[in-house]
Amino acid sequence: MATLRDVAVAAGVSPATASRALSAPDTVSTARRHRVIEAAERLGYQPNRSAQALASGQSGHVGLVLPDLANPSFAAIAKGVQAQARGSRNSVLIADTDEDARAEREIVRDLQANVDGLVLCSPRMPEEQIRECAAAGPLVLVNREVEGLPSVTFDSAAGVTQALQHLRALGHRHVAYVGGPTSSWSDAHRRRALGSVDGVEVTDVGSHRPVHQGGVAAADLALETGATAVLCYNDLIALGVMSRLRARGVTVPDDISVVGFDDIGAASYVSPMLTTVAIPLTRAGHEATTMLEQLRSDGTDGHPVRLPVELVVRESTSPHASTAPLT
Amino acid sequence: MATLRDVAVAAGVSPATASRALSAPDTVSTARRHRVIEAAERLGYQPNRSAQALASGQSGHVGLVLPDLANPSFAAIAKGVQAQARGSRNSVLIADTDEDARAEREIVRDLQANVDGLVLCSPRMPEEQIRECAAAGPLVLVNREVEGLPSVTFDSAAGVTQALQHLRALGHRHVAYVGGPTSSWSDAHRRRALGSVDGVEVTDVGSHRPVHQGGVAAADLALETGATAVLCYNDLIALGVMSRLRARGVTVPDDISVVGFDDIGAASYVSPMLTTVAIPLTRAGHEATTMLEQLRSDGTDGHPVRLPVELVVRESTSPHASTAPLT
DNA sequence: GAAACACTTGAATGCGCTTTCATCACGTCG
DNA sequence: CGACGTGATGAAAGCGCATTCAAGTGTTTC
Repeated sequence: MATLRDVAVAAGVSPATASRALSAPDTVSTARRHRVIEAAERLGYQPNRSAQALASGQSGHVGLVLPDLANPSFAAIAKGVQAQARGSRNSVLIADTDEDARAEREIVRDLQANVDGLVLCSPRMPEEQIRECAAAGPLVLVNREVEGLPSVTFDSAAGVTQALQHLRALGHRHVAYVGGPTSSWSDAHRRRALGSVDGVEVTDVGSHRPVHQGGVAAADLALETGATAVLCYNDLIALGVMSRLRARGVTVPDDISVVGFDDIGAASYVSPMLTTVAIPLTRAGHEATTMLEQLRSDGTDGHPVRLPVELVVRESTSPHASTAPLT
Repeated sequence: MATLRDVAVAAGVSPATASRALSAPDTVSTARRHRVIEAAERLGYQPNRSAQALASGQSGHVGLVLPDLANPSFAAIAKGVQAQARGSRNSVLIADTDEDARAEREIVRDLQANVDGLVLCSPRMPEEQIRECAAAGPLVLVNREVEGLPSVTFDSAAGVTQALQHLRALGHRHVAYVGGPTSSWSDAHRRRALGSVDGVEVTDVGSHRPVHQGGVAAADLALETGATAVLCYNDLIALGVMSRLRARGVTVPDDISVVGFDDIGAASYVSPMLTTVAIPLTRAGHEATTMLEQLRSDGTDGHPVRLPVELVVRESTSPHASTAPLT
């Protein structure tokens, strides 16, 4: 593998000049720059990142920590981070904590020592630990806010409001809310908006695991409240709720309307297609990475960014007490 | 940030000994080793990976290249790679090629210069280019075979056979096959098994994009063949087929049975739940990474591994001409 | 009791690159 | 015409670590 020194020799310049020609082109005379670039291409020169990192103190890596890669939502964020990072010629080191809070702290510490910055997506890490991490290096939070730290979140309170308004417009007056993990920032954030719409009473049916099975279990509770619509912490839960309702002979949306959160792919694959609040996951990845880069260059404290969400109305919601099937 | 030198000073030993105490513990006397380890912990020492990489020639990174992180199947593979890599104290550099074949070659080259080995998941890269990559460094293929190169694939031909046998057992004699991208290895591999079950005639209805919409489009073609069951290249297509069938008033599984491939989450969330061939994606990630590590240590040529698949029978398949609804 | 050996240790070297710093060649200005 | 900035260049000094090599210590063997 060709080294920078080889390139320099081939171009008849010093290694210093070769280095400059490649990484700070305008500090080198045009003629030499061309000679160097040509030589680099001819030799198939690929800079050694480790050496660059060691010498410059910049690894060229951005770290990404998330709870579960197999979860489509997190994967979407990863995609955004990845795309944006490549755009600025960085690569991304990914760490799946496997929902293991214990290991998480260590993983972050490990990663943080070897990246230029970290995108942290950790719904459950204690706030105090997050602050520790932030002190150890540039870091931006995704889908979570901590006072004073840069973050990109979703305005899901607005999403809740939109969903509630939509349901009210359809004549619903009583809605059940199937919550997610109590310890999660976003659940707390959503709950705060539950009372935001006049004329709609919301009954909280408690916290549930944000998976299909969680929704299955919650469906009966929701039914018991007598609500005519149910708003769920996420689509997986909503899908579970719908499964269970169907199994109990309750028709969606005729008997009861269901609204989810996230707009995962499956929301459009089921029947009835799920009405849900779409959140710009991939964009959040972009945004977070951009913010990280600014953090490192400007040194400015990144201010929290809250991305807009959008209610996507499909088939799982219909007017209350309607007798006509949707299809 | 504490360096190894700091640790050495704190422990009263030379940097060389400190280095050994940490990375080759049994070459250092017990007493000193403890002193070093204690000092390292006290100072919060974190080795500088770049320096280690530069000095040892081993980056401690494994590269992972895949077409689309947002695709749950690839994300599952990534999860496996990640888990296995962490187990051996490696980290994974991830690159999403965004289905862009053009960029792919360059991305791989870039990555390959800076990792110890590469897990490559590229259904469409020309075989010749793959060989080039393999020549440039340790590499294992996932979900694709190239003569002479290490790979981990799925025995999806066996999956096709299982599915066909299942359908025959239910009385189906005529099955439509909705194919995936022609250029993909796995589609070719599956097609070869289409004639493997006596008594079942398979009509190929052509290649389709491996997405929901692709299935929607294919459903009408499948129906036209008069087949009583349809086997799909993947679950996304199968889900699309089911959507379209429902829209046309055809009931699954009473009028027609549907089988998918992959067992993505959504397969269990829809109604009827999809009968599908489950493939061990995450395990493939494990396996590939393990193979990569062996490649590097033993230097042995890894032989191709073909992982078993399993037909998961759910609700989308039922006896032909049955008049009783499944539920 | 000396020679041979195994085992630990530290000094020194270099991985490939970036980044001062000093040098040199030019053009500019007083 | 000399003093002085300006921009381009190369020599050299590390970045933090692994690793080679020689030296030192203690143990075994004949």
